[in-house]
Amino acid sequence: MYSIGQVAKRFGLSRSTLLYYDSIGLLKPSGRTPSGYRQYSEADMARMERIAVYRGAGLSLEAIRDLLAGTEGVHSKILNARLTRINQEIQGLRAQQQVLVKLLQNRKAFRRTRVMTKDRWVKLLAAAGMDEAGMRRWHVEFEQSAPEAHQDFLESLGIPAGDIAGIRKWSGP
Amino acid sequence: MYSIGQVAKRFGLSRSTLLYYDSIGLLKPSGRTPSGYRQYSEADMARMERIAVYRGAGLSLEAIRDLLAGTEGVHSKILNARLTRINQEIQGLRAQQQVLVKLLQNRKAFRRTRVMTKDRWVKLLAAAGMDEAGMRRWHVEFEQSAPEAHQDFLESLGIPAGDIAGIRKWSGP
DNA sequence: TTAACCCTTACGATGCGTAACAGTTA
DNA sequence: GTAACTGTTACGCATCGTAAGGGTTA
Repeated sequence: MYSIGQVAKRFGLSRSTLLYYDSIGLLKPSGRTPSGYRQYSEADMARMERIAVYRGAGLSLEAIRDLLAGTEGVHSKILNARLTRINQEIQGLRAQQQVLVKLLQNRKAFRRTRVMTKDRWVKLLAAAGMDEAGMRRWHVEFEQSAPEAHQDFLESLGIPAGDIAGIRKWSGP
Repeated sequence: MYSIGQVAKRFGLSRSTLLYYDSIGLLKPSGRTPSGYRQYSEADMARMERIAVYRGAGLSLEAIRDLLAGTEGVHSKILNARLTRINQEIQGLRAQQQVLVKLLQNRKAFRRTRVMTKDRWVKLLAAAGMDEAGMRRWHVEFEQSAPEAHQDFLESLGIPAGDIAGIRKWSGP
């Protein structure tokens, strides 16, 4: 049996986090001492362990509750939904990057920029000795083996949606 | 002069958003009709325009208020801080992706995964005809021309921090 | 009269952090 | 007795969405 402080320490959480988990029914200690202190059993610790992992994947507490209660089928459904959501969020953040880069018409900081563009990318590949034909083969292979990742990658370079569609079509067999 | 509904429509916002902006002093309509209806002037619209752009960069309303009030110096400082933050957020999301991919040891969905890994990336380049030496030149050029973007890219492939340091050192002149 | 506006005020949602005040344990 | 722990309750945070209940305009 563990006290709330011990659990908090073990998982690197604060006491109030555990109080909150208790209050919403996500993790209720299986016992109390005569004086009312929360007592967490080994089973509670195991549950907390899973909660920590899922939080590390950015899942909401509600989703975690479903996962801990749900059957097999629900499992991968929820996790895949989160993956989809993450991709959307990353795309949103990249769009924000582009906005900021435009606002900061700060050419001198160009080299320091973390933002990759199509031109810079093409230059890199060219510098490495890749020619037109090679780039074509690269796109074709990318499209074949991982079409969605290909889409993501092109978006990350800030290429407009219409152009992306063109490139992907051109990458067909 | 524009009513709150007209402003909302023009910027694709809800009425309550404008009410909120008014309540926190971010965008106060410069007039009211005798019956108390808010009246937004052209100047208000211009201010709203800037707010919309900054929101598109993901800036907090507080940061936007500083930007609209601040001097030149503050400007790029705030925007750069946001860029830094975006990079952190993206890295966090990528870490979550990796966690999810591990949870979903779902090999059959491998090809459909949007998550790129080092192995798959190397295969792509190889398929495009790039050899060892080319890849070396590519890394060197990447490191030279955009060191931070290089770091980001390697992180996006889920390569451990230690290995990244090694690769970047190896990419030196 | 009716529809489509507008007003103010307040509560909800997310995931806790931070008191405030009091009892318990070592 | 004192320090370190624990309890409960409630408010705060960011950014609005969603009523609720009622005037205004065309």
